[in-house]
Amino acid sequence: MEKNLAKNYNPKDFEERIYEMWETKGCFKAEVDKDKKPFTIVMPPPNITGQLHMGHALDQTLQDVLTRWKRMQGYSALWLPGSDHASIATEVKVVNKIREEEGLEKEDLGREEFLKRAWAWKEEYGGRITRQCRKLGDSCDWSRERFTMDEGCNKAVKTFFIKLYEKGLIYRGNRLINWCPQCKTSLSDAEVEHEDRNGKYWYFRYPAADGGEGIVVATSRPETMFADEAIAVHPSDSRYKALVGKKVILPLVGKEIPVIEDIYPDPEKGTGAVKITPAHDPNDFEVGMRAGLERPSCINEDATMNELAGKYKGMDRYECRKAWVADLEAAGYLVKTEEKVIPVGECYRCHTVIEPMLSDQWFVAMEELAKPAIEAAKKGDLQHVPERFEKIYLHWLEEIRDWCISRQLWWGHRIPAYYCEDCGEIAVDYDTPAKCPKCGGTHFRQEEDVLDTWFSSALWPFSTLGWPEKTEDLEYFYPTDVLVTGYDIIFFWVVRMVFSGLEAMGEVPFHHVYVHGLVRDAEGRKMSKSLGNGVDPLEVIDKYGADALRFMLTTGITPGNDMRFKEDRLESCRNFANKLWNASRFVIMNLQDEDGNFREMAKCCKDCCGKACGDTTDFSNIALKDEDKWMISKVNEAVEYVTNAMEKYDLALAGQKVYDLIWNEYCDWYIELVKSRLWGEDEEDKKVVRFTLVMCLKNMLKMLHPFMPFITEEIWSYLPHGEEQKDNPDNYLIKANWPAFSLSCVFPKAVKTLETAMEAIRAIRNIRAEAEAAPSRKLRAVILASEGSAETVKAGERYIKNLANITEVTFIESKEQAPEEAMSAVIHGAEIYIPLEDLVDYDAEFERLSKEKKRLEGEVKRVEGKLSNQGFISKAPEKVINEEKEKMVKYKEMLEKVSERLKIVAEKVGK
RNA sequence: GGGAGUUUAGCUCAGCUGGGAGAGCAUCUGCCUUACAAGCAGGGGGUCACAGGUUCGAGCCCUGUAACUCCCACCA
Repeated sequence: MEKNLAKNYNPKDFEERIYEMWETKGCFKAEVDKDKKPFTIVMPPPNITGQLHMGHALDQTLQDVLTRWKRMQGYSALWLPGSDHASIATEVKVVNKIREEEGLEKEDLGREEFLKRAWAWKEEYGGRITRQCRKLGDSCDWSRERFTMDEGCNKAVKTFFIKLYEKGLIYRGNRLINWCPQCKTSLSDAEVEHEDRNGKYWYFRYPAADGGEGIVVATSRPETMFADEAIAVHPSDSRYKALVGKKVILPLVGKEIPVIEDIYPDPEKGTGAVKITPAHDPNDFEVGMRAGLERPSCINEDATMNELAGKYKGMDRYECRKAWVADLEAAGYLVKTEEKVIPVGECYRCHTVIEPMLSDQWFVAMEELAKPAIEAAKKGDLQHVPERFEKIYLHWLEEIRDWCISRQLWWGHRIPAYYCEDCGEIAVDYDTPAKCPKCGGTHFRQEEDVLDTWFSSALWPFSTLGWPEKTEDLEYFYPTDVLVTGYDIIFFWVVRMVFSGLEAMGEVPFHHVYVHGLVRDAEGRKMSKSLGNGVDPLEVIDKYGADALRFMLTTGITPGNDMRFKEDRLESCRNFANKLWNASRFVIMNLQDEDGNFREMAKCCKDCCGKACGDTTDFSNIALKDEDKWMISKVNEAVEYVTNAMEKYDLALAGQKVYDLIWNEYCDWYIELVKSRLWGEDEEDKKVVRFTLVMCLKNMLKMLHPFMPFITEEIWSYLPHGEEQKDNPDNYLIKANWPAFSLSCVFPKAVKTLETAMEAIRAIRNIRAEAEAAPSRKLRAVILASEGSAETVKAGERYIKNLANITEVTFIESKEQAPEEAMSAVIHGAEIYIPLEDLVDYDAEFERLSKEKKRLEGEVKRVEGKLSNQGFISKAPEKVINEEKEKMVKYKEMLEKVSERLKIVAEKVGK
């Protein structure tokens, strides 16, 4: 077996293998474990019709990051997966398939046969997404995978339905509902999308029955006139007072309808008079109720006109509109037309314009259910992240109307209601009742309609844990911790889960709702099938690896905001993985002897495992050098930062921090700093370096693991492990513990030394670039440390030599000792001279020093301004004042040195 | 009609409770330095949309304006 990582980072070599290993070893399995705290997320179940798209990838990666993090923190972390039968969406697909392949309509097959086809379809395509999720690295517990129409969910749906029915919260009624003529089903309010379309107002005259002028009303839907039952005006509207109580004639139709008073018409709008069509408009329906009007319909379920429309019968509603308007105009009833933007409701599935229709449907009475859901948010039992989404949630609940839950479809949960064939009584039960509770009859007909698909998803957080049974799982894992979803789904799902959970369980289904935005394309457009601008996550994974995609999706974003999908960010994430890969390969290479066996490492304590375990927090027995201490400090600070950020769901900040730590601190500085020691002679010191390299790498891998699980697990498997393996015999990173922050692992003095050295190194590199001295050219440095800084500066000598490619550093005591022909730089605490004889470029130095002087003058002025401001001195916190004072000293000192040097250089260049 | 979000470097975006403007990409210069050219080192580039206000101090808080995006709302 190869004992080090492959030469090139190629995610395809290991991502699949690692996932299989996790899965077969049961790493995702969550058990009821009384010694651990539970952490639960239920996955928003993807539709069985769908393919994995970027939205899923984002949603699931966020959940996976949280789950993996909590698992490492020692929780019994359950991420419960499943899929949704997606009643209407699936039915449409199956209907189309049958139509295309067999030329049949669903009615030709009949309900039973159609459902067989639908199930077959589910068997074939239903598992597609869940298979695709595995490519993303989702660490969900597949042994608990559920389906909204499986046996358990069916039972939950029936139980919940019956419970609500018995409480009187579900009722059947003849009401105005949203009807989609294309899908031929009713829809809930949430399923109607509003869009502004260009339309017209037509002003028609309804002549008075007694031969008078009558009244003019505006309408945007003239085809509904056939079902007009009245004209309404506001009681305060003096213009029409004389007509109230009289009758007007429906033009061409000849039917007489009354002019009535109602508070609904707004005298300011249109003509102030409104035609009332109770069966085709929700407001008119209300007016009709108050006035006791009839409610005839003139439009069929397929949006054609019915017999009420007379000669227009059978025409499509829009054809009829055209013909009808033309006829009215010809007959002189059209007073005027007006171009107008009309807001119309559309079906969220097929975007057909909704027709409000009067229909017998099942409803959930919302008022009583909404109250506790509102309360939960106000009390803080339910918290939205980011907070602003709570407003949206509350607004929806406060304005909520009864929920129409019946759908005229076949694919879904058939409503458990039975009509007695003898007396018509409705019985709601799990199965066909034995006999009618009212008349004793024994013949029943089950309700044909199925339930809104969201009725079953509303139960998801507890139906998947065993409800209505009182299972151990339910007891342990409910309420779940956080629900992760896009803001576009709050109304459909989040709201309904909350009130359903409160009703069924008496507890919120989750405490946090983490709301994320949409993934848009590079131009900021919504990814959609019709635009063809969707990016397939599987193709991305194929090209860049799952880790890169995950990191791209979770960093550089703000919670709740949309993100754009840019290929270059993906590339940079892949490059980051590559960087980590190579750094790790370097570390492993230096740990091993010629045979690939691990060399000895420093031991941190008497019982030390000697494998530089990531759990180490006591370094008192190790001869750490300053750069080791600096690196360890940085790792520890990052642990604290990342943990805090994760707790606030600031995944992007957490990920960014790990990125910087690995690339900047570890790769660019630490590894470079220790190379000379690794290749040196001091065997004992080498053990210290190996120890630090591995120990830090392990902790960084842990912090990165939730974001990039594959590469971190793969690298982890090549590292030596000791004590930390105790509770994790298989030694998988996925099961490793989250690093703990310890103050004893932060070394301020070493940090200061390194920071000073780094400043010096940058300054020298800068001079080198300016003087165009070849990087390979060896240089000498002369350093004059300022008072009080000598020790710190001198401690950095070794680093300066190594990383600035300096052969010899001379520390001088005074300016007089400075070399004649040299370029110089001023850093905090020292002046650096680089003798460059042939290459000295005083023009360049003059320019740089002038710029530096200007900058420092600016800083001094700013700080001086602050410190001389009485208000600042008396009101600012002491800590801030002290910081400013320190800056003052520092900048003044640097400015002084820069000015002196500038004078000398100015002379040399003759300025 | 109501509400929300956004406006920061050429592009895409970070910037936590107010206290010296950041990243990635792009660009310029120099480097194949024995982990990495998917890389290294260095540089340039921003009146933080605009106008007021609060404050010792504002990218951040308040008010207003503009532009863009989105959500909600019973289509006279």
